[in-house]
Amino acid sequence: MSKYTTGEVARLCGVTVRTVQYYDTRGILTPSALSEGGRRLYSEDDLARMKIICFLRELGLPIAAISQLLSEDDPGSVISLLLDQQEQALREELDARQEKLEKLVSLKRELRRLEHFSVESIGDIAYTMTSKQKLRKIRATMLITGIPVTALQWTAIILWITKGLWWLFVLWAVIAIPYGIWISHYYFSHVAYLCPQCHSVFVPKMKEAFWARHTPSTRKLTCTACGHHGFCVEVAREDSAK
Amino acid sequence: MSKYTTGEVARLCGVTVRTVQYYDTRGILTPSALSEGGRRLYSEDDLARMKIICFLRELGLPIAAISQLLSEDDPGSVISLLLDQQEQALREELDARQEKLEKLVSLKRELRRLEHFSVESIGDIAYTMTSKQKLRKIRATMLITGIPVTALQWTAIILWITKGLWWLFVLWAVIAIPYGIWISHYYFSHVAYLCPQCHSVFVPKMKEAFWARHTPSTRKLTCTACGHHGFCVEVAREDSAK
DNA sequence: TTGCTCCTCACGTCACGTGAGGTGGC
DNA sequence: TTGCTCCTCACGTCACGTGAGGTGGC
Repeated sequence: MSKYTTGEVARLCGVTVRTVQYYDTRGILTPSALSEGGRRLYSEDDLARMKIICFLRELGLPIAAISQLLSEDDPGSVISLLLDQQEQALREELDARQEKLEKLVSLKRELRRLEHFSVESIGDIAYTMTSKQKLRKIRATMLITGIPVTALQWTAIILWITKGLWWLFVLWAVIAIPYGIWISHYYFSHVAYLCPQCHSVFVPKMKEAFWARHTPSTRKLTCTACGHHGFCVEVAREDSAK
Repeated sequence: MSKYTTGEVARLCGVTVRTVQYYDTRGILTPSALSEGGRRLYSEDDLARMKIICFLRELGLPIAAISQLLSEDDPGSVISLLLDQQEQALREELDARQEKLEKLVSLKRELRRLEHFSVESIGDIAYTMTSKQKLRKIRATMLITGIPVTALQWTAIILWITKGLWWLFVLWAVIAIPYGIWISHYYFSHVAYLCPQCHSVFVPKMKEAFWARHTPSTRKLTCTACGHHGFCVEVAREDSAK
């Protein structure tokens, strides 16, 4: 029966000598013999065991789990449980990395759009990124409540032109004006703006916000904190649950 | 200027008190004041800094990198480098998890096919899994060298039937017989078999292997190590580079 | 006064890696 | 004798978590 040294086992399994020694101290792979000088000597069976250990480690199983598996008389019952657990753990880790990566990529994208940025810009981007979902919800609410009003509007216009039916248009106007007031109020009471100058989040006067120039995600406002006037990024208001 | 306690900062940032204290010891977020009793007091700016730190930590950036970023006068130059590094690291981790997961899933699949298995079965499966690529290469070589011979065979048959051209078929036979001998020899000198009884890898006599019953991945052989007769799993020979 | 929060050690986690200083074995 | 390998401490890694024992602040 040929004997392998620590280094040989390490080489044959693609790990370091320290790992082989470590598995001995963990009691997971004890050499079947020691030389007179106290060196570890591994048998063919030890090598096979080490290969199994390395394979299971490549799946990410912790040493404690491997130890449990190898000491079990009937591994069948434990093994599938451990593998299922590990599969779930791996899937969760995968999802976590995926999420981190997506966040990182959007941060990079946002940073590229800024020609000049400071550390605070990262805070701003983080804020806008987390408020994005909330903002989407607010806009979705506006869109859904707006659909019947818009439908009525077009029906009224078409009927007025084709059939000369004018009173439906009047009805629309009667509904649309209070709806417009309500929706504007709803919107501006759920959003806030991030000043690119002082990086603070502020709530502008509704009158200013209503008439201000804007893009889909920014609006030209005067910051209530620092007085800076310029395009500010729209975010969901923190206390929008109120 | 309102002041936040450790617990408040923790709650507002979604971390534990220990984490906030830890960031202080790491010098990454020092409270701007201390109470008379020695308690940490964080300012509004401290909170903003903490939020940036937490965001960067959510991307998986190590504390050392964050520390570097925050202490930099001109973060622009460092930041994209660090983010690029982190992106690459995340992609590599993602690939690693993916690979682990694929290995794990194939292990589970193989184990389900065995009604009765021991710990050694895991070693066998690991062995067959790693030898799979090598085996594919061997089979691909056989397939590619076989293509011209097979093409010649069909051409010869068709021409014999349609034109009565018999000598091309004779030519095929003259080529095919030594080719068959060579390919068999090539094949059996590059594969070995895994005994399901004693889990050892053995090389059978070529004559036995040639005539034995087989499936795409197994062959009914007598193990040279334990004498067990039954279907053994085909694997690539370890010394196939020789 | 009573909870609640916060404080600082000090040690644990996980699978090794990294020296240091010494030695076996060819 | 000379490299090379291997040995055992002992400490480091990374971002915290977990008690323990004590205390501030309302």
